[in-house]
Amino acid sequence: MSLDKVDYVTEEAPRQATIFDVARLAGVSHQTVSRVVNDLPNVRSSTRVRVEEAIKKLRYVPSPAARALVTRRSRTIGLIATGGPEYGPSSTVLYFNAAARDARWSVFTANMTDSDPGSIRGAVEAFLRQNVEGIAVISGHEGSVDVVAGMELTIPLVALEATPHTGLATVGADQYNGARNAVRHLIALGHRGIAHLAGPADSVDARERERGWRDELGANDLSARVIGVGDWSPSSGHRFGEACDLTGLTAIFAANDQMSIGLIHALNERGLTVPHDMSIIGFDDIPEAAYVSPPLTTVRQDFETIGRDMLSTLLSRIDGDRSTELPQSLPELIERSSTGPATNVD
Amino acid sequence: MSLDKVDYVTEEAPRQATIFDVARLAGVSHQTVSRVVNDLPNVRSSTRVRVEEAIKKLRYVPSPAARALVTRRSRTIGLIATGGPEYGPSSTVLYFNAAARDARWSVFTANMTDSDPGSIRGAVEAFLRQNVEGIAVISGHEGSVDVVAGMELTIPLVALEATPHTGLATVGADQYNGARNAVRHLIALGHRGIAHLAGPADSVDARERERGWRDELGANDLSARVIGVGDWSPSSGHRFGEACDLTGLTAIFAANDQMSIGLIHALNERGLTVPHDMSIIGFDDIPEAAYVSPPLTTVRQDFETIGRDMLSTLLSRIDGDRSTELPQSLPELIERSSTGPATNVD
DNA sequence: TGAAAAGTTGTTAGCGCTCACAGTTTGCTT
DNA sequence: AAGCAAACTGTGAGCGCTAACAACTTTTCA
Repeated sequence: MSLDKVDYVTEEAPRQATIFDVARLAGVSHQTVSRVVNDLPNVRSSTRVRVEEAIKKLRYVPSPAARALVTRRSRTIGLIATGGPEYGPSSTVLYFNAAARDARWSVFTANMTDSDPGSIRGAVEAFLRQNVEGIAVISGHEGSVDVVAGMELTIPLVALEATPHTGLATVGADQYNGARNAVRHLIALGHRGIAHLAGPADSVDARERERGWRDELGANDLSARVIGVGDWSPSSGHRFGEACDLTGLTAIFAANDQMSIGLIHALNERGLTVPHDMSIIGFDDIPEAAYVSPPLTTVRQDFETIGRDMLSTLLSRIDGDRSTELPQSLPELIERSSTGPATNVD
Repeated sequence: MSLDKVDYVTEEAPRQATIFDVARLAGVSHQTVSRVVNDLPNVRSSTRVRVEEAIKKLRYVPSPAARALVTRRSRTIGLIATGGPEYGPSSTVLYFNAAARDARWSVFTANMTDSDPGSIRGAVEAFLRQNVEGIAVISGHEGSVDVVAGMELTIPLVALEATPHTGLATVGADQYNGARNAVRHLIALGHRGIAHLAGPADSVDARERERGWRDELGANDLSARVIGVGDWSPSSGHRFGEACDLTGLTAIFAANDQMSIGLIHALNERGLTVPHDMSIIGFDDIPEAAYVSPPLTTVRQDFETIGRDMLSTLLSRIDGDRSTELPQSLPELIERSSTGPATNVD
């Protein structure tokens, strides 16, 4: 079925060279070729050179399938990503993949818009069948990580947006302190009524940001009020911005930039201006943040670093290094014009 | 008091069952098991049942490595994605992957931020070594597709944002007519001086949008002026918005939403309001578009459909179907408030 | 100088599967 | 009841590679 009618035109593709072809050309045994290919010691350098020339001449490349069959290793990892195309997760996925490429590892990506346990388990099983040596999970939903962790895999697992699972490797920015910094900034500006527009309840990041906000307020004897629980989207920010009670408030910390944008828009529709009537601070620093009106004060996460850290953590675990030291970066406060001094509350 | 045969508390990782284990348990030959597994005919149904039971009992799953080694097929495809985490491409990647999962195909993703020929060729070679049966390219850079197409692969190739290469399967929205619709909308509103903020020169989509803009202007005897060539980012939109000459202009068609946002911001800084002083129209309909100020009139692309179409096109080519019919959708004009009636030009 | 040690190369046996074909049973015809 | 085709099932040979170890060289040093 792979033979189609154009085949008589194309020259018969010369069969990929095998290790035996190289061996014959170099006048050595296939095992010596294998040694050269795998960079093992105890090969005379003159022999090595001859083999390398033969390899180049025949354009030999080892067959991963054959190798995987015998070694049960594949130099391949599986990546599970749930959710839609939000900026944060998709950037992380992208840089994770890019880092894997740099390290000459292959990655199977399983994207799914939903994150029900069955799909996730199915993805993991498919990965296992493919002999992946490690699995990464980039998911906004806490449950996803739990499902994979609950499968008691024998291969390493690393997750973004981690729950404090014991024994689970997690990588990510310090959401908690990032949020505290954001709120601290607002307090320094004189704000006292600082509400929160939360992210989805099943997101660890969302919960950590909320916890940071709440703790910082608590440390300053200020009371906390959540004006809504959104789903990260601008439209959810807008929805809560339209409906919420603003009395006593001079600032709102939104769980991400996209919701901030929706929120500001709704506030404008209610006749309020930002930051004069209400200061708004977001989280993530998406590329648009600096160019909306007003430019968004926010907390920047470095998704490239996170993605690359996830990969390196996973690879070191695959190498057997179970050290618990996990990279965690501190997000940086970016001050723009959506926050300003508190004006008197009416 | 002997326990059930199934041993749940094995210390040693119990070696994965092979086709021979199943054969022994079912009292048949390994070949018969293979027939059952591959759903081949000529197996007595009673035998089939016995084998299936053995498979279930032993939790047998076929080894893709062994299978790939002998069949040279892998039920795996390779996806090359270049560029950064822009909304359009990353959405397409995501939905492509999701569709592949639904079809029970595995996909290797190679992300790279740059797109130099060497990296791309390297990625393709890695894919070939893994016996992928098809390759998809999602890249803003025209060159990327050319590189892959130039490798004269024997496996099918499908690309997003296509050049009119003969023999190359391409999927995507009709950028040209989408752009014409956008400009037509502006003309209907009374605009006569309609400039373009172009996307990067090496992007086919960018060129198609520009061509659509230019042709629609030409069809109405209006003159065309490009105020800048950006890189899709809000910051590039802002940069050109700051510097450009606006005389004689009442509207600008930007090549994407993100640049529109930067552009509008720059215009505001120059003391102009949108749409009163200048109508702006974007392209893509990113989630933020409806919530910036003013909400962006734009041309919506359905990235989910595009991603899924790419996958199905690729799979049908893998199946040997070389039909040239390629899915192409017409982007939809979304009218919001960044466009309005033309006011008198000064 | 000679033997052990170290360095180098070759041989054999699979990894788990499919393919080609050989062998066996069953069903149907006459 | 014989005979033959069709339906089933089994056997053996690889796919391309690495692991284990055997065999052969060269070096080292008493």
